[in-house]
Amino acid sequence: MGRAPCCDKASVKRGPWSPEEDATLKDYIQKHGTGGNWIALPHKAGLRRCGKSCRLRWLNYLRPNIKHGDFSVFEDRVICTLYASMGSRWSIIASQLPGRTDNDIKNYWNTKLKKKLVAVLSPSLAHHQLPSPQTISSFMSSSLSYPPQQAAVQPPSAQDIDFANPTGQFQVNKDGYGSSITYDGGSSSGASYNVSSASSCSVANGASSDQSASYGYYPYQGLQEEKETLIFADGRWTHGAVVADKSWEVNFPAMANYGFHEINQLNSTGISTCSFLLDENKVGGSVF
DNA sequence: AAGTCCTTCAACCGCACCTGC
DNA sequence: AGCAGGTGCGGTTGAAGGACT
Repeated sequence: MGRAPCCDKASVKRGPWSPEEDATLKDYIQKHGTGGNWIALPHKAGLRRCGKSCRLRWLNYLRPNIKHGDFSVFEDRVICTLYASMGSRWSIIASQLPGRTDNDIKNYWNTKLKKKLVAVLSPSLAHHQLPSPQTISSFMSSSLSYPPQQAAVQPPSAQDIDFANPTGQFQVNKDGYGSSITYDGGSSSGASYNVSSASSCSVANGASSDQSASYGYYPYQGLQEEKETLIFADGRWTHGAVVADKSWEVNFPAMANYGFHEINQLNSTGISTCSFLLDENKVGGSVF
């Protein structure tokens, strides 16, 4: 005997969601949360839907900050890199692309990205053969040069960044292969500092050593456009109207495989420390 | 203009895993 | 330890719309 179905299929509605159903579900979750029980949620919300259907609709379409539309070249690379290393673990891949859902990425891979790769790899593949994760892995490491080659990075001098003036801007310029980070200390310093080919930037901002909060920022976490700006002002980092919080912290497993640059700043009354990590834990330069 | 084929993607299905009892 | 219910995940389906003939 198989297990009982999660809901009575005869009494629940199936198929596409209407705008009214969307509004009902969204309104209910925003007011009451999910309550940790998706099965009971549709009854409480007054929806004739299966709990699993509600969960899927919320996670894939209705929840805030969902990103729809074209995938960037950078996202392509993240997907290909992770697919090459772990296969079709869509939920894990999605966790590295904020705003994207596993369903989105799975659909994108199956309908577009896989074909793109087949086209690029076609000389080395038999007719209509799909690339294996191993093939993609080999391709990514040999041909695409991901991550970008490390550029020679000179550590900034104390004159480059005005640490006493917490109004500087870091501009992250995405190029599809990684990012460059430009720091503009503002008019008081009149200086700017450029880190070419950096692939990540993180900021630690603590009022005191035991209360410090760490904010990780990576190019694929929130940055959608070719050029966007992180601004530090009034003791906090913002990206557009969004104020940085702990959710910006990212643990990107693939990053551990590559050298990367990191800007790390500690703020007490003002920013006091800046260090660049050039290759995993190797500190390339620091200013105090 | 009409019919057919192709592509996309929201939604469903079934299974594995997790958790509480 | 074993069971049952809930959740999460990956594979698959099918409706809708666009492209092609």
